Amino acid sequence: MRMTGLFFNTLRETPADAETVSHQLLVRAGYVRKLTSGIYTYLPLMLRVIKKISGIIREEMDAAGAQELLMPILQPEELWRETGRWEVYGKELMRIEDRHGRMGALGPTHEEIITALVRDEIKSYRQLPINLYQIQDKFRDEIRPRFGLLRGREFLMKDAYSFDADEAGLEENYQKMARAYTNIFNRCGLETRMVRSDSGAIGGSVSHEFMVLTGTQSGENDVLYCDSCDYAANSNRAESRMPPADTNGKFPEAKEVDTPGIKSIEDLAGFFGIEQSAICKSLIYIADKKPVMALIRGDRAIEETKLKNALGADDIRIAGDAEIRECTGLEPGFLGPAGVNIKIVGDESIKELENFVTGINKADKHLSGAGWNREIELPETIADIRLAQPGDICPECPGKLEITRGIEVGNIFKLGTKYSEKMKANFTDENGREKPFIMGCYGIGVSRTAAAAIERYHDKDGILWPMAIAPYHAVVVPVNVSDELQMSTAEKIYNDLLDSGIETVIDDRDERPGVKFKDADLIGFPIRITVGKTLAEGMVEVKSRVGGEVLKVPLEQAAARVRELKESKNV
RNA sequence: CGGGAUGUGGCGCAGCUUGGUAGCGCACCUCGCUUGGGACGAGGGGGCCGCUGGUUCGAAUCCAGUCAUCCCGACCA
Repeated sequence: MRMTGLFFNTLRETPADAETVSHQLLVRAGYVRKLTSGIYTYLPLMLRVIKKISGIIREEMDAAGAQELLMPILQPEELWRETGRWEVYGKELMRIEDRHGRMGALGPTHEEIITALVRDEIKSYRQLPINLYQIQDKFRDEIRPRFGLLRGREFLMKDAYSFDADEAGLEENYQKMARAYTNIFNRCGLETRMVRSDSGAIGGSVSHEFMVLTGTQSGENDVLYCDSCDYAANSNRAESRMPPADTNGKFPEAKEVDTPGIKSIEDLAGFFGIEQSAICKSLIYIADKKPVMALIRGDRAIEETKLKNALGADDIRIAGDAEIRECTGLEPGFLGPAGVNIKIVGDESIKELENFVTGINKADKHLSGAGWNREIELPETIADIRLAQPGDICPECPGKLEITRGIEVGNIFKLGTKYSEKMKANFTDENGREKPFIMGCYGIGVSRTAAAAIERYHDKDGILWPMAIAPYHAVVVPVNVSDELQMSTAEKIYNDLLDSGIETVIDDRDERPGVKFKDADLIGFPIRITVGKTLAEGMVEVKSRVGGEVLKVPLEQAAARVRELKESKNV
C-alpha cells in the first residue's frame, strides 16, 4: 500500500473527548472516527486490525470444531418474550418499531435467535454436540458508553453457542472453548488470565472471563488473584478468607452507650477505641424497589453484585439518607439489625463477631458488647456478600490475594437449560425421551480486543502492535522522495517485501523525514525500513518499533532481514 | 438516571467577566526554499460561535429553554 493513497489522517493533538490511551491513539493515528456517542467508523487501518483478530478467532474456533454462521441484527420481540428477557434485559436492549408497528430489538447477544434456530433444525441426540458461532456487530444501548472502543454501543463481537445432550458434553465444549480462547489471545500477542466471574444478564451457573491484566493502568474490572495458586476471580465474584475480627473482650457485657453524632464506622472505632472489625455495619439497599438491610463487618465493604445474587434481585442500589428515613423509618448512622421489619442479609463475616458494637435504631445511641442470639438475632440469611480485598487469604490455598485492573476481552458461560427450557428447545435422546439442550455461550469482544492490545502495548510515541494483529507488518520510509536513488531503492525493497509475503506500506509522501517517522511510530508499524543517508554505503536501516538497535543491512538483504525479524519474538 | 464539565472553521484552543462587524496554533491550497525525528518564508480558502427563543439600537458574549458531547457511579464483549 502506498501512503499517498491510504485513507488516513494523523492528528498532532489529542482529541479533547478521548480519555483513554487506546481511544486517543486510535483517533490520533487515524484508525477510527466517532460518528456519535459510543459509535465509531473503522477506517481502513482499523479494519485490517479487526480482520487480523477475526482471522485468528476463525482459525481457532474452526479448529475447536465450531462452525461459523451469521445471524440477523434485527430480532423480533416474540423471541425475547419467550425467554422473558424482553422485560428483564432493560434499557440496554435497543428496541425499535417497524412500519407495521411490530417491535424488535437490535441484537445485543443472540441466545434467543440461535436457540430458536437449533430448536427447529436439530431433533436428535445424534446431531449433537454442535457449536455455532458468528462474528457480527452487536448493539447495546449502554447507559454510558466510554473509553472509545472499550465500551461502545455498537461493537464487533464473536459469539458462539454450544448445544449438548448432557452436562458432560457441555463440560467438554466449555473446556474446548477455554483452550481455544487461550490460544486466540496468545496468538494476538495478549497475555490473558481466565478468571471466575458473575454471570450477569446472560445467566447460567458457571462463567469465566478472559482478562487482559493491566496492573494499575486501565481497565474497568478489578481482578483478585492468588500469589501462590492459580485462583483468580473478578471482584464481583472473588471469595476470600479474612484475618479474624479484633473483638478481644473489650466489652464483656452488653451496654447501651450514648454516641451523639457518632455515625460513621471510623468515628465509632475512634469513639470506642476499638478496631473497625469489632463493629457490625448496617447498610440499607433498595433491591427491586424494596428496602433491604445488609450487615457486614465494619472494616469491610459490600460487593453489590454478590448482594444482588443473594437476594435474587434484578436491580440493586444503595439507599440515600432521606430514602432510608422514608422507607424504613430508621435513622441513618444508628442503624442496626435489632427489631427491624425489613429483609436482612448478613455477610458471613458477621457470624464470628462477639461482643461487638452495632446501631440499635435509636438516634445517638449504639450497643456495645452485643452478641448474636443474645441481644440480637443472627439474621436467617447469611451469604458471602463481601468485597474481597488484596491481602485477604485465598479461598483455595494459604496464599494471599493480590489485585490488578483488567480488561475483559472474552467470556464463557455454562448456560445449561436456561434458554432451551423456556423456549422449549428439545431433542430426542437415545431412549426416545424429549430433553432440553444443554447450552453454553462464548463471547469475544473483537473491537475491544484491539483496544485492549493498545492499552497494554503503547509508548509515548504511539501504538506498539503485536505483529499478529498489526495492520501492516512493515513500512518502508524513503527519507527524501525527490532523491531518485532513494526512491527507486525504496520501491525495490517494497516490492521485495510484498513478494516475500510481508504486508508493507511505502511512505511515498513528499513529507519531511520527521513527519514520516512520527507517523510511523504513531500508527505502530512493527518494522520500519529507512532508506536514506546510509544508502551511500549500500545499506538501509531496519528498526523494530518496540526499540532495540537499528540494524544497518545491505539492501539486497533487506527483505530477508525483515522476514527474520517478523518471525522472531521480539517485535 | 444522579453528580461534574464542555459546546467558537477538520483538530486543539482563546475571546464571554465588562455586549460593538470573530482570533490563534495545527491541518488544507499556491509559490519559494528545505529533506534523518512533527522545518521556514510569502500569499490564500474555510466559521449558521450547538439549536430555539428572549433582553438590547446591537448578542459568541447577558437571560431562559433545549440538544449534543465528555468525566465519576449502576451495566458489560
